[in-house]
Amino acid sequence: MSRCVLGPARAVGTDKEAAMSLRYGLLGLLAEGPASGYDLARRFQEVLGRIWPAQHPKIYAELRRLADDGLIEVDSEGPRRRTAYRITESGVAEIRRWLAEGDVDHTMRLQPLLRSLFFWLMEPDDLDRHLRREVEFYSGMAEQYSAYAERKDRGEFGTAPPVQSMRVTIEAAVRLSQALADWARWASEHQPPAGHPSTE
Amino acid sequence: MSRCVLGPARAVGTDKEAAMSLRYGLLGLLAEGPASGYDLARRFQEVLGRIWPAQHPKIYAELRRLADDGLIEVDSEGPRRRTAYRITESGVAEIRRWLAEGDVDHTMRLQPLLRSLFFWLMEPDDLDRHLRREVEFYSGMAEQYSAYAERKDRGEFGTAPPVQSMRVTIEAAVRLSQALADWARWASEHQPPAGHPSTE
DNA sequence: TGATTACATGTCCCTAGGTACATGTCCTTT
DNA sequence: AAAGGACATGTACCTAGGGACATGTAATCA
Repeated sequence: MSRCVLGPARAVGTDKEAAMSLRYGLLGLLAEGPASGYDLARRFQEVLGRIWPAQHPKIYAELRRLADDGLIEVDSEGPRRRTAYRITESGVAEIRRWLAEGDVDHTMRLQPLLRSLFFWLMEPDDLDRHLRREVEFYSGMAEQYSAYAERKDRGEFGTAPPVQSMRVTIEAAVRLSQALADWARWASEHQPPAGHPSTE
Repeated sequence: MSRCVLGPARAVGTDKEAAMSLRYGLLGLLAEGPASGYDLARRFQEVLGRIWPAQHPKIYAELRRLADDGLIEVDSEGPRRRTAYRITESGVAEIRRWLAEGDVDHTMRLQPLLRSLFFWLMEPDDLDRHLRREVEFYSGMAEQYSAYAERKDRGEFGTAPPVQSMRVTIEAAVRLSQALADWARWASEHQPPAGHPSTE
């Protein structure tokens, strides 16, 4: 995980492990029940669309690789050129292993962070607009999750496993989004006072 | 921003804009005052180290590119082979423009999300360990920011501009981390009840 | 029945980012 | 004065991911 960061080389073994996020993302969704590439792309889009774009080319490619590795297998060659995959036992074992395994990589993308980091460089009006949008964004995310939970409850996603715990997951997501929205709201109420350094 | 996501092509112009995060990150830090590549790598590491690894090869490369574009210039060819850069006026204008500009790309990395998304697949023990670590992680982040704020107050980072608003920025970061830690704590107290689907 | 549109899967290329490894410089210690 | 290490900057490569573009299939509708 992230070598090459300051200072002389520390003794470490090449990891190769970790990452492969998409691979495990697909595996996890398939653990809920069989689905086709298109289904998966849609599910990703619905649940994570705002924070993670599902790119179908990658999804189809990864599905084939997963099948080659025997972690998933063809469930049905439905009509309309729609191939559904089903997770295999070794697939379930693999994702369990991955979930249990070591550390989470908390690396984030820089771009969203920078706006917050550079509050002090922004014109008050821009900052205001920015924070208002953040509030909207995260509130919207909370709603999106709630909506998904409802659809799930109505059984719209077919033969999912007993979803008691899935509910908790989604409630957690809703709460997280709300926390973020609250934060943005706080920030917008505590904007730095005028007198920020201008271009001089 | 994220094309290639489901459905037929929507009419959009190639962006080219956006991204370039590192570029603007460096520009923003240089707006606080002159610094060398090494300084910048250290600053990144100290403030964002836990969530964004500063990679010096990229930093040095980007600095040269910024200099070529006239957004920064050499401040002093200090001893010890230490070249400090200073932001130019067009540099300040550029980062202001970028900050004011349109939408933030909220794309995140998948890996950290997946663990939360797949709560329901985890063995209770693993989930417990995982959430405990999350709490530690975000609490640690909050402390890291506070520490940075203190050092900043003691003027350890040289000739920063009047830092009134910078303080607010850091307080915001601390609060954000705390919100995340709170969330993780909540989640660990509301773990899904036993009976999760086993391998069958 | 021909056109249009949503569904479904794919190829290909490019860039940002991650990492190993090379190198030079100055200070401290023996 | 030789040696070890923190400081400082770089080269080179490789992979994951982002996005343009191609293609085929079924349903709808004018």
